[in-house]
Amino acid sequence: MTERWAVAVTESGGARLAPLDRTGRPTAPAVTEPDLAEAVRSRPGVTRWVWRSSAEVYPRLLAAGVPVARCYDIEVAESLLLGHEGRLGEPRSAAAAHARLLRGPVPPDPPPRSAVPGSQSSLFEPQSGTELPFDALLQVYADQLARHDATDRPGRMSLLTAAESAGMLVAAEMNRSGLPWRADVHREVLHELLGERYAGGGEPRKLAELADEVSAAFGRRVRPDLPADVVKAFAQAGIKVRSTRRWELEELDHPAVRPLVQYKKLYRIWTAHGWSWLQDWVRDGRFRPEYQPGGTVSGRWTTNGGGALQIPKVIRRAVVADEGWRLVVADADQMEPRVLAAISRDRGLMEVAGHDGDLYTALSDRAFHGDRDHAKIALLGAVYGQTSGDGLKNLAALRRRFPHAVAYVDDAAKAGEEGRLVRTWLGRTSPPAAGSGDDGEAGIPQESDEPPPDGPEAADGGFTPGYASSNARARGRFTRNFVVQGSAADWALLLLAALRQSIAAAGLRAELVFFQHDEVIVHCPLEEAGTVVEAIRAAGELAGRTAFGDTPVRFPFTTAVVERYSDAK
DNA sequence: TAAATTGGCGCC
DNA sequence: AAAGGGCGCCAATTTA
Repeated sequence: MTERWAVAVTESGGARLAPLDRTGRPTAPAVTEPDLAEAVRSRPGVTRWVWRSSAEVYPRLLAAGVPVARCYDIEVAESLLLGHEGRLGEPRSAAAAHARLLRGPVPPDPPPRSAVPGSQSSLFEPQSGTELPFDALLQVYADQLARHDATDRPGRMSLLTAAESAGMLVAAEMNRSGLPWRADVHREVLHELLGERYAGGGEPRKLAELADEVSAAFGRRVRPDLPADVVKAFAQAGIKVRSTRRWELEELDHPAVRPLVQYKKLYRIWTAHGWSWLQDWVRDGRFRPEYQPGGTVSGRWTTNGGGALQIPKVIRRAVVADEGWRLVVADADQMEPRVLAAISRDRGLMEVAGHDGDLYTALSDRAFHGDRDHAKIALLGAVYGQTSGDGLKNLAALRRRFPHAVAYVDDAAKAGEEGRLVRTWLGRTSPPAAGSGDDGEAGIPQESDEPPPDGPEAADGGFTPGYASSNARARGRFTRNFVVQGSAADWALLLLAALRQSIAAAGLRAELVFFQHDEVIVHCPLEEAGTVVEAIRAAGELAGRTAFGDTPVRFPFTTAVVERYSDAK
């Protein structure tokens, strides 16, 4: 039923291929064919392609118009397995994995490629030192399958590898399609906000004016973009400020505050998403960031250049659908609390998350006398490890009503403080604490197969006792958040995988063009919009069942069909 | 002189 | 009302 083939790119751009059995061993001699894309195209029965690296292989296939349904990305798997084994810092290339198999010297990973704006070609170039003979690749693959089986949760770890591999496909496809971007609209926005640009690359007019206002308010020349200068200026005016963070400045009664805050806001847009960004990152009506699935330790994506995951709200006006097309913008509602309900299996929280309506309202009805804000702050405080303020005050109420949910994140925090590792639901693992005996054996105890212990799953990561407690607490906050944020990222990967499958299965012209943690944008012909909305809803529910099994927790979306991104919500 | 760190703020 | 988690980006400053 499932037919797996391994494929590798040859030096001449051809393909080396072999069919594999369930344990990863070839069931026929490998063959070499002259054209990679043709080799893949001519084998439509293959349900999963096993390759070293999607970044190496998949852009070539897409360029030739040969998408694939599924893949197994060996370097993605290596990274996830190393993480699970508590060896996250070790080289993760297939060549390194093979060297470890042979107990030979392990080559270091090549340094990360820096972003080259607008360059697609970089994706085609294999990184030197990572090539591997085909037989060696197959050995690594078979070994990896066994290592999945040796984890404490073989099913979920295999799912994680499959999901992250699917993420690599989605990323390559989105890199290729790009986000529709109207440079002319972007310029309009910049002109409205910042005024004219002056020749010579200096500040645009409105920034210069605001800087003058700041200086006038202080009675001397002050550079608003230099925190040290601003702190000094306030000191001379008799006001002590610890920093120039916005919320701190806004407490002050001083005429410089308003223009200063405004300057900082616009300055950021100018430097991070201004004219030079536009020049660098937008070509032919598309913004093409280079997505990196699993770019963060928690499994959230990053982008390599372009800042695609931090597009300021005001700039989103420039994201405009093509003529006759629409953007379906879908935002998962309160994703992290829903995920916490699913992973902690707290009965009360599952009940609250078992409806499509606003989760915080439901929460406040149950435990906060209808005060939605308090409910929200308490829950986020629990997930983020808030140490003071209202969140802490309301935490007690949360703990009373939802003891298992709070215990789940508390246990994760304790694990972190004690230097142990924590894992997401599918098994992505936190990095070892800095200075916790690094290299070599990590001595993770492996126990039974399958389902969850009651708390967050902690593994021994070589705790070094006698640590500075503020470090330990910071690490506790990190691991506390990690289990929720990371499990949410697990779910989001499955969502993407399900969505791209259903778009393909329905034969739509729709394209996934944007993904940001809990939000997707699909660009589609107007007449497909309804189908796409339904596909997203279904994919969210399927992702929930696939990740968490039989759970009452719902994963609804707020969806908008719009012509411009800024018109969503 | 180049690399690493810091402060600040955009997004989630 | 207060400032907890994850990032990327930019400019300035510090360190090697």
